[in-house]
Amino acid sequence: MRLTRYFLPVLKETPADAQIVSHRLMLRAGMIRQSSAGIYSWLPLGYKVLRRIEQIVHEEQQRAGAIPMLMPTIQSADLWRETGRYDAYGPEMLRIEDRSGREMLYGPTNEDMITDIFRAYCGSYRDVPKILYHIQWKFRDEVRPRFGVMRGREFLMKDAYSFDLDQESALHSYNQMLVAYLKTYERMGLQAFPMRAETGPIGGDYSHEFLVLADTGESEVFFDAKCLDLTFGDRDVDWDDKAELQGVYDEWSSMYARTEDTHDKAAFEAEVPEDRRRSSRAIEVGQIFYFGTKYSEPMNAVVTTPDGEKHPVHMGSYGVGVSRLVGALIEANHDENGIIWPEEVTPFQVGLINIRQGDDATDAACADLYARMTKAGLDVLYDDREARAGEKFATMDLIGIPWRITVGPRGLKEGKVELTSRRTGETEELSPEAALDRVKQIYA
RNA sequence: CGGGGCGUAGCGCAGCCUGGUAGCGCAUCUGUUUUGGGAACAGAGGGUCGCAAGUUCGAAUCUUGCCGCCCCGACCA
Repeated sequence: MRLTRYFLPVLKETPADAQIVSHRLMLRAGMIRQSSAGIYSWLPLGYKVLRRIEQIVHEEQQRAGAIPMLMPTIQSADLWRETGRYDAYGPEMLRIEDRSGREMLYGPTNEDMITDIFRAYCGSYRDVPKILYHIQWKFRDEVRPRFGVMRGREFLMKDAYSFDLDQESALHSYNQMLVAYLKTYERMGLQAFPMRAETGPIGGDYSHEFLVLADTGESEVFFDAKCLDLTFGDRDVDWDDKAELQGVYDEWSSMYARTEDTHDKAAFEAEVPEDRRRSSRAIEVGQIFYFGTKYSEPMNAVVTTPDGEKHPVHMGSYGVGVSRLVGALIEANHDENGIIWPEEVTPFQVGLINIRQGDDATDAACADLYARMTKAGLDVLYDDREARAGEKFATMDLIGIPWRITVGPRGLKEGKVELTSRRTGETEELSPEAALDRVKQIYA
């Protein structure tokens, strides 16, 4: 993409309303525009990041065996009456009437609807286990939206729902999602730790929240410092192997890690040696629940067992805050000059800076390199503005492109361009060909 | 929803106390000179001063009501 043809409204000054760094940087980098409290337009750059995160979530969900689908944002109140949640949910739920006066709502979550879908088609033990998911916009009329997309009223969420014959099988589904989440967050370069959590209004009795440590987080967490050493890495799991997944679960849940809601000071001090006790602020980026038959019972979502009995299915739900992750990623990856995207989610893979726009040789070298990078399948942002070098560097730093190739007449005399890492600032002088190869290798 | 604050050009702000018909910086546009880390000069465009009512000869400024937004707290992906 040539910058002169793109839509990238970067701001030099910080909008006064933005309090936390991710919100400020998202506004300054032209990623979002506030439309009203807690509701944002995703401008092209922000939308690109959002889609990349979404893509990773899709891939890891499907790798774990979850099946993608899409449910509507608008739901009928009737379904919610069946579970009693229409009255229970409170003013957080946006209630709407259609032209005939039917009561509708903008979905804050989808347990009721997915249970309705499941019960309509699945009645046999042969139909389970199943995990269905979608990535869809939700609306929760928060008392106090804040922090940009970190606590919006409208937000994009991946929500998965599992259906199993019994609790044992359901807990395997739970473990599948837990492992999928470990992989998902790690792929984004985020260290998110599952911590024992309250179940909240969605209900149930088995739940973990995934938290990313950050000073601006809204939760307080308490954990054993050894948690920080755990990584999932590239290990290959057999998703059907219950013992193996249980092993992963045990590995992650064996150490003390809790949110303030479930924190138990006595247990913390008993289980964790003093020098390893940590507390921190953290951002919740996902939550998984097992809630048994909470919805299947009132909604009569039953399956027939091999011996002819009917049992309500055991369910779980599994959320990832996709839009919130954009903010969380920035909280975790920035410096005083702007965002520093991890390669996995960056909106553009490499920036190309023409340091002397209008100089024939430089223009030609840039055009050539741009064409070759694009042909190689790289997503390039070519800053071809007639601007000073400093402004181009500052823009590229602000929007956080992890790698940058700088082309100028001085280097070209020696046949060199510069390849710079946004994260380390390290710069190498290379031939254009070598720079291209390096970038290809980075993203291979 | 309780407490606090703010609405003046795309963004950041001054002007309000003490009423006299709107200004600064950045951004934008034009021109010239520049160009290796956010350029300089000259010129230009852009505002129903959140909305409504009131007081007044006259309201961005004073009064009342409403709306919107932000922050702190109680709640949540």
